[in-house]
Amino acid sequence: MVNELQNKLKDFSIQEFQQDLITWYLAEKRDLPWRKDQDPYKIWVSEIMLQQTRVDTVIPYFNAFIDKFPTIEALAAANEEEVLKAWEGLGYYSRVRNLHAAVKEVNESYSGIVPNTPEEISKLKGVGPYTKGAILSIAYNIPEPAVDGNVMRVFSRILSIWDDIAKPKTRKIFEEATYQIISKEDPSSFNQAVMELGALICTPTSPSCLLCPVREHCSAFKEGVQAELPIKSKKKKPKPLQMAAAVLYDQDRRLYIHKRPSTGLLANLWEYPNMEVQQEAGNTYRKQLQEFLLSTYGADVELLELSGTVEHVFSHLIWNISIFIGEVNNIPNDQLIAVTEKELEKYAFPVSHQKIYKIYLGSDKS
DNA sequence: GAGTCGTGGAG
DNA sequence: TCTCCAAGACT
Repeated sequence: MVNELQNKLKDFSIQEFQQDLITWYLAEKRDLPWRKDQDPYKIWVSEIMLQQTRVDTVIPYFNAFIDKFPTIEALAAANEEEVLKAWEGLGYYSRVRNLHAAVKEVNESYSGIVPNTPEEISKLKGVGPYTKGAILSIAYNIPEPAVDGNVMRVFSRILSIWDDIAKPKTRKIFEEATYQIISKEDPSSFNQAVMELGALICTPTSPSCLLCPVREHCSAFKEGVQAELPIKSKKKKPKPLQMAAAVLYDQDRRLYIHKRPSTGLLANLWEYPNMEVQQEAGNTYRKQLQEFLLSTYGADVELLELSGTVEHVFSHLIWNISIFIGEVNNIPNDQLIAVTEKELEKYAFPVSHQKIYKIYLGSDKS
């Protein structure tokens, strides 16, 4: 494997590639909020937010998050509820739970200074091989690879690497290549430049090779196979589940919500009580849900007929949720808490349950 | 290594 | 409408 890589790099002018790439980057880089300084904390937050998430989506979340938690100390001192609320709608919520825990760790064990060694930074929760390299290179200018999807796409084309980038072990090939090619003088600009190139020029479909600053160095462009790379195997389709959810209110117009478990899907977020229902004839979703609410929460309710449906698409699941509205006639157990409309603003909900609330607002409850 | 873990946008 | 995502990490 290493031999094969050395062979590819034999006729590759590393110095000229670095210069062409970094020169282009310094001239064309986007003005992004996490590029205003080199605060390791802000770099860290941005890298966590950017995992599997588009730049345009992250920008407003990043600005609001830094505004609310400007420093390590501020985030370390915050309670989990408001941190989760700041992440509401971003998805992959374990990211922020891990970030919060890791920031507390840095605050207590590293005097509030983000560590600058691969060994220490890798121990922090939520910091994997990519984020480790990104923080070390961007915040501390240390020549460590930061191999994400952009880097694998760009270098698969530059070096004509035909390994499947969907396979976890393939990342090591690109880390090894990056070690060889990365600029020792400006690793920060180099790593960001590769990702910027992947985002703006060397895109997944129809790359803009005629605008590419490093096309002279690109093996795939020379061979005319840039559209064939990278190789990426397909992932399986999400599995559909039929769900039913209830918006329960009482005489004071308070709503009854439930906190999800601290692990797994949508961990620690709040939701309207819901269940997976069986598609059996003779036992309606409404009936199944009503029995569930009584047995699980001790809630005595009479549900109205179907008020609407909400679809929630995850990476591996699809919830098809039927929405029912009803008034509670008693006091449920403490697995359900009653909140006013005003108090709802403090709790973080999945997007699907924000849609459920809107169906409640739009319904005629009388 | 394969499955788990969100969401909104683009083609 | 459907597919594929987008600066991955964890189990």
